[in-house]
This record gives sequence, C-alpha cells and structure tokens, in this order.
Amino acid sequence: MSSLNTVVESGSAVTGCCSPLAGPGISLQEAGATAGLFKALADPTRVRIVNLLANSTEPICVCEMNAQFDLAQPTLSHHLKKLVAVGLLTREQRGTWAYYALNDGSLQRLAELVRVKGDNGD
Amino acid sequence: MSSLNTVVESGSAVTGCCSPLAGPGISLQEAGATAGLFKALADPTRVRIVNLLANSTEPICVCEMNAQFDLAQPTLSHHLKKLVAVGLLTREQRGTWAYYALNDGSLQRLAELVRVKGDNGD
DNA sequence: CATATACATCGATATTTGTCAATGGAACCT
DNA sequence: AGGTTCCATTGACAAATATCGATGTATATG
Repeated sequence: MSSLNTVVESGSAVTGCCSPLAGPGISLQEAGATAGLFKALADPTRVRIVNLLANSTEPICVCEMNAQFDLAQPTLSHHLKKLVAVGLLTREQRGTWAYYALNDGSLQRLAELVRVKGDNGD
Repeated sequence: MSSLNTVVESGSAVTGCCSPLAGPGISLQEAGATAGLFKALADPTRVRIVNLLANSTEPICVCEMNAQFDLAQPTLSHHLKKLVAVGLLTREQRGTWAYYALNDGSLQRLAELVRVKGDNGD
C-alpha cells in the first residue's frame, strides 16, 4: 500500500488576480499580471498539456505525458512548473509519481478575463 | 478636406483559427496556432493597447497611444503590428494618421477559445 | 519645391525563453 | 544497503523578443 502522502500544491494567479481585458482602464501593473497569465498559455506544449488535462476526468502523471509529447523530461517538467506557478494546474504527489490536473475553475476564471463588455453576465 | 483613403487591413488568426483550449484532442499544429493567439496577449503593453481600445467606441490613432504609453514610437508600432497580424486589431489609415481599433468580434472569438466544456453554450 | 508631421522599417542590443544533457533527490523494491 | 524508477533542478546554449536610435516613406502645408 505505502503511505500516499498526496500533497497538493498550486500557485495563485488565476486565483484572484488579473483584471479583465476589456475592463475599465487597467493600470500598467494590472496589465502585467494579465499578460503573465496569457504568457503561461503562449506555448504549444503548454496548450497541449492544458488541453490534455481538460479532456481527462482524472489527474495525469508526468510519465504519461512524457510518452505523448516528443520532449525531454526536464523540458516537460519546466512547462508543468510554469502552469502550476500561474495557478492553472495542480500538482499531487502519489508515491514516486507526480500527478497533474487542471486547477478547479481556473478555466472559468480565465474566461472571465476575456469576457466581453456587454455580455450575458447579468 | 483631403482624400482620406481609409484603407482597412487586418490579419486573420482570431478570425477562423484556433481550436478551443478544452476541445477534444487537439494536434500539435492546432496547439501552435492557439498558443500564437495567446502569445499576442502575453505582453503588458499589448494588453494595455487592447484594453484601451476595448474601452473606446472609436478607433484611436498611434499619436494618442504614444502619449499614454511611456514607450518609444517604433516599439509601439511593433506591438500594434503584432496585434493586427493575429487579427485582434484593425488598422485604418486616415491621411497621415493611423487609427487602430478592436477587430469586430475578436474578443468573442477569443472567449470561445477559453470556453469551458459544460458551459451555457448548449 | 521645401519643410514638417505621423508612422513604419531597419539594425543593433539586452533580456527572456525553450530545449537538452547531466545531476540530484525521493520513494519503491529486493 | 544497494539498485531502480520517477521526477525536479542545474547549467549551458540557441532562438525568440522587447526595446531603442536612426532612417525611410508618405501625406500634408507653406
């Protein structure tokens, strides 16, 4: 059986930050935070990772992604770290394996960032 | 009065491209196109430009942005070009001035990219 | 025609970033 | 304890990018 610590970690950028793109007059600093979130998705590999996780009901371990993406393992780790740092992904350690999943509601919050002014919001 | 050619140009990436982030199994190429769109917004200055235009009912000329952003004029031109190339912005020449505006519906299409699976789209 | 203005393009540079090989560290197995 | 597997970190390097000064190109104006 083993211990199975299942320590969960996640950054926080989607979680609370970031002024909407079309919001009224954002500052330079706010623009930086918002750009930081988009920057996390400004790479094909990271888009694929998010897409992969968005289509899975369960977390996926690095070894499985490693089998699908034609990339060195450190490179994959690098991208995963960035996605966690920005709050899009969650990392969960199960024994020797590391399982990643979409942070709950992170896509919804991302959608709010892009929400258009006169939208169905109310 | 002068001639006022008003030649309008715009790229096309938001216009038609780009598989949704959470769509079913996107290819490496599709991921690249999607990442390219996010890349356009992965910069504080470009976020501010889009935000500025999103809050304006009328196009805005470069000279006006130049007054608000603490950047050299060539740098601003550089960013504007990228936003037009990806289809987010529209460029319109009025005499000596160049007016930029949000490409119609580009934000909506961007929102669709980020749309979550079980959303109200039905 | 000469000059001025608005903007784009070019060339150069410093920073950022994606990538990999090598190494490190932790959990598991025998 | 020793070896193995999974993953992260480090260091190095090439490519992309943000930035600016200098220059180019229209368009207007005197």
